[in-house]
Amino acid sequence: MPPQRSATVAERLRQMSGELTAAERKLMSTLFANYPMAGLVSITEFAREADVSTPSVLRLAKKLGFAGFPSFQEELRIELSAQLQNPIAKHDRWSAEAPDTHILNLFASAAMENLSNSLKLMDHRAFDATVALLADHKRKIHIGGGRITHSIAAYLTTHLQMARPGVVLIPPTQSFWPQHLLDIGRHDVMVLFDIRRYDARMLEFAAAAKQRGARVVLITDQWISPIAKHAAQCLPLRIEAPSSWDSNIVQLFVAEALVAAAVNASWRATEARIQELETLSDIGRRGR
Amino acid sequence: MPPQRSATVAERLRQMSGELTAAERKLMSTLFANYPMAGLVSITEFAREADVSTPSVLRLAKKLGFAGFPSFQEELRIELSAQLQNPIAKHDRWSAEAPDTHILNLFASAAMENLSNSLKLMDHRAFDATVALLADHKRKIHIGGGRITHSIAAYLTTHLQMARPGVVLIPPTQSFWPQHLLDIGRHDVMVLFDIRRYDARMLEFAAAAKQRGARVVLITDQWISPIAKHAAQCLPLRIEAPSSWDSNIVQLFVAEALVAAAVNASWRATEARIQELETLSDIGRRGR
DNA sequence: ACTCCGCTGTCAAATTCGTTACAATGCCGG
DNA sequence: CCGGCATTGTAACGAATTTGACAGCGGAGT
Repeated sequence: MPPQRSATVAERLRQMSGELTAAERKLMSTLFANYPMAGLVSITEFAREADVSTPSVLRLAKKLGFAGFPSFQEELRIELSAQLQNPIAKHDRWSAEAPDTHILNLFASAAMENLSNSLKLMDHRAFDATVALLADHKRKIHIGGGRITHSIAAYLTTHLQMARPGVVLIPPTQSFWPQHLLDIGRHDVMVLFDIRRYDARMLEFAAAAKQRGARVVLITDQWISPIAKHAAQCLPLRIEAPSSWDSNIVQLFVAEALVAAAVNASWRATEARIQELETLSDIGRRGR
Repeated sequence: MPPQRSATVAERLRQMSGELTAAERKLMSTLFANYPMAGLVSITEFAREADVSTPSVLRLAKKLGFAGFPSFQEELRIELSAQLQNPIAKHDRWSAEAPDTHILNLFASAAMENLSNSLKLMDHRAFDATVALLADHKRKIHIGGGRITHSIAAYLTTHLQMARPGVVLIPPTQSFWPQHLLDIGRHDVMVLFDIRRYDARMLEFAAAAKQRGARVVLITDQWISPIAKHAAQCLPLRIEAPSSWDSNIVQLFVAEALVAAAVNASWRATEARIQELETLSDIGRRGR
């Protein structure tokens, strides 16, 4: 086990630099020349790179307090991992008075992680392509979700309806779906939310819509709904939560981002509509 | 040799995501969860991490055009190396290939800031008190929202209904509200979402509910809806977004956190209910 | 000059890893 | 209901890695 838990490999190396032998110093400078990547290759390559023998590498690792070369390498990986992930992490104690284990803090960490991981998992070109579809006012948009995600679909619908015409929410009651299909035509867009416990009927529904010439956009989880097979665009997201159920925060995030981007993309056409909505909304409302 | 020299492993993966099998998608999401570090371990560990077999990893590597796992790994190392050497760029871990000004990145920053600020703004004792109300199965719960927030209210309702009995969604149509008031009695709880462009009728509605002895919980924005006057608990949140409209991500966050906390607080009573729901859900469903 | 001591490389054993072949599984179409 | 295809896991093999043992080398002290 490492001598000091907190010290990084680099720090430990510098600390011991006085007691290192010639071969070990060669290794050290090789490692620092490209830290820590140089240490993430096989012991053979690392040795050759530093122009020493493999056992010398092993001896250095043991001198630093590791059980063997693999342990040494794992430590390097952990350090690098932390360095890569870090920027967001290490949240400066929000909900300050509550303990870290308070559900609010747990949930916040999970939400941030989901968001960050989703952005990595998602293809921004797929996002952009979806925006282009939604910003095309000549296409009709059908939005739907499953039992859980229907609310998210409704949210997206509400906002998209403010931004453009021809947006409808697919009803939650599946027995209405066949008749809804009648209204789906060529060049229409169908946005579907489907997360695990994937809905078998929604799969059929998506297939039927594709059959009729509609473009299917799928917003799903990291395990990816089978609807992906029929989807023109697929946006996979992370949905883990410290709860009995999955989190749909990132779904909502994507919904909002899609609307904002679609509004931007067709601002000229949208601007007037939004202002008109303002005027109409003022009628019969009081308050701030 | 890789099919396209310029494409990164991440890009190639996303490009092929439609043609990936279930096991391969598991690997993909594992890799993206900690990209590219997750792929720099032994094939055995990587497979175990993704919960697939080692040959599946190999198959994915070959599908991406590599000769074998080591080639795949070397490519990852090269990418990472380049990324580390590059001083300015690419330290934005998310949507790394897209520019910082991409709407996804802007929205993500805003969302994280909203979340963080909301947690600072919110009194966690108010949160805990709300949880206590929601976890009390003797009380009936009425949940409602305005034009925009109704979807959030619906989401909260859906989840809370899975966790406990006596949860109803207040209909979006305001003309139904008077008759809904009839069902609100002493000791009931009314959870209301109200963000700016505060709804004047909802204010009256809340006042009437309080009159009838209900406890009102208000989830609002940083400017705080006037309903606060009638509320037993008030949870103010940040809702700013780089968009024409406000963001409701934090509202959804609070909704999910409330459900998770309420489930925890009355686990004994909830557990059986959730399991029963599982059983009932299984009827008439096929697939994962 | 000789000896001792520590450092270093060579070599081979043991382990782990990557890979291939094959069998079990699940899903679709007839 | 059954047969074929695609997908996945198991098992075994060969290759590469890691590690320990040993011997050669060079410098310091006597």
